[in-house]
Amino acid sequence: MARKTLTHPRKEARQERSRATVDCLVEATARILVKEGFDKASTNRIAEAAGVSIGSLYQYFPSKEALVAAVIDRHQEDLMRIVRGALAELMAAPLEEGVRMIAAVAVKAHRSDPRLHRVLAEQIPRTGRLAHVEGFARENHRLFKGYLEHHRDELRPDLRDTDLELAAYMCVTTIEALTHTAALHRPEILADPGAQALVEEATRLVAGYLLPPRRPRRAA
Amino acid sequence: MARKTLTHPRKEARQERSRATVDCLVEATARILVKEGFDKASTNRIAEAAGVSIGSLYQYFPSKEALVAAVIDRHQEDLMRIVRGALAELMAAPLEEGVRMIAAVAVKAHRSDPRLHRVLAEQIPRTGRLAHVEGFARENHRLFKGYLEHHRDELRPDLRDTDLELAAYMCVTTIEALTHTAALHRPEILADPGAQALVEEATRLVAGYLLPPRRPRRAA
DNA sequence: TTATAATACGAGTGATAACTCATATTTAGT
DNA sequence: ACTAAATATGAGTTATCACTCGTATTATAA
Repeated sequence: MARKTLTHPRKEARQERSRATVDCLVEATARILVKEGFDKASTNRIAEAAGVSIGSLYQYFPSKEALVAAVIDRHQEDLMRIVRGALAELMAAPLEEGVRMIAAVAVKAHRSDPRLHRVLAEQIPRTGRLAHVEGFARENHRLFKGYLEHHRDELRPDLRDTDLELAAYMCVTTIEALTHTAALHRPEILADPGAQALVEEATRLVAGYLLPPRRPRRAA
Repeated sequence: MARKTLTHPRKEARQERSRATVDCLVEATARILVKEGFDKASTNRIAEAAGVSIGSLYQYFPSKEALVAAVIDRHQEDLMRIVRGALAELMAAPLEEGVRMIAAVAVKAHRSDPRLHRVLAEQIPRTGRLAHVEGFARENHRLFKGYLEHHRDELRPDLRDTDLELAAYMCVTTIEALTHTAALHRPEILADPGAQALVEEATRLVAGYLLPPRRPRRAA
């Protein structure tokens, strides 16, 4: 039984061979989590699926939680790479366009491996990775707040002079939630025709919140 | 080990005494979940905390999951009672006012017992209660869609003739997510001064999405 | 009162799964 | 080729926990 549930690797893998072992283990953990769920994912089972002995597993991971945490971290890093890249690219885009691109990125991220995403979302609290994942969420807020600050003059007037903390929270949380909820409970919304609509609606929702009100266009 | 993980009561409690026993068990389960987390909540531990023998526990609950499911159901029913009541009351209110009241209800619901709410949210997938809880979410959408339909003429023009399914999803999900996320990761936002601001911003966000654009008022 | 049903009890059982350790194999450096 | 360090192995240990079952107590009703 875990006495303390460490989640950091017990030992650094130094040689090529052992790095491969570690990779196999993380890989197998992800596969089993997706295919059989957390409860069936015993350490013995994972080791077997990885083609690695249980002893080797414990050379590198002090607990089952550590394995799951490794999967979570890898997944998060993947996502954050995408997000950072997108935000850097889009810094110059005007507000509405920027919001649309962010919504599109969120949708894309949730579409890539929804089942893994789902299992991990469920297991994050258990693995003590909550703080870590929250860190990414905060980075998201920070990045987006930066984007907003960069476009202050496009904002609706009463937002221009305020701290944009809350506004950023609203936008990022909303977009995240709309895609996340769709991925977990409404897969049809993320499926092919619906995804475009979701991006458009999310854009309208958030852009409408940020931009100054515009008079409706007269019919031609 | 559970062979099938039933989640319905094994036996109906008929006498007053046994109904009390069942209540104690559900109560104790909630307490332990909050104070010690799911993993520490063994059936033996729950029985002990309830002052009930392990044998009696298994008279009424066929598994640990069944206990947690009972807690979830009770909590959900509590919430839904509030939501249904609010929506019935507010059916006549104009859109913006209605949205504000719904946001206020969501905040209120998440403030009542955030720790229980959090643990349950984390444990729902494990207990096979997902479908059940999703049922409530869909009822929420349906109720709100009904409200929207009742106020079609206040909506922005291009929404007036559409099916309001997606619009309802957007609104309900957004409000839910903003409060839920705040409860889990940003308790300061739900704390006393912040909560009002959250309601106002959520209202602006959602109402802005639903209502026709309005020209900004000229300064007096 | 007495018979019967409902409820409560809790030591014990069986299965599981996290984790260890003594031993074997492979690699790297000289 | 030789040696030491790194890596790999897997049967076995230990602990926990969900769950059962034979028995005791309390309520109902005749």
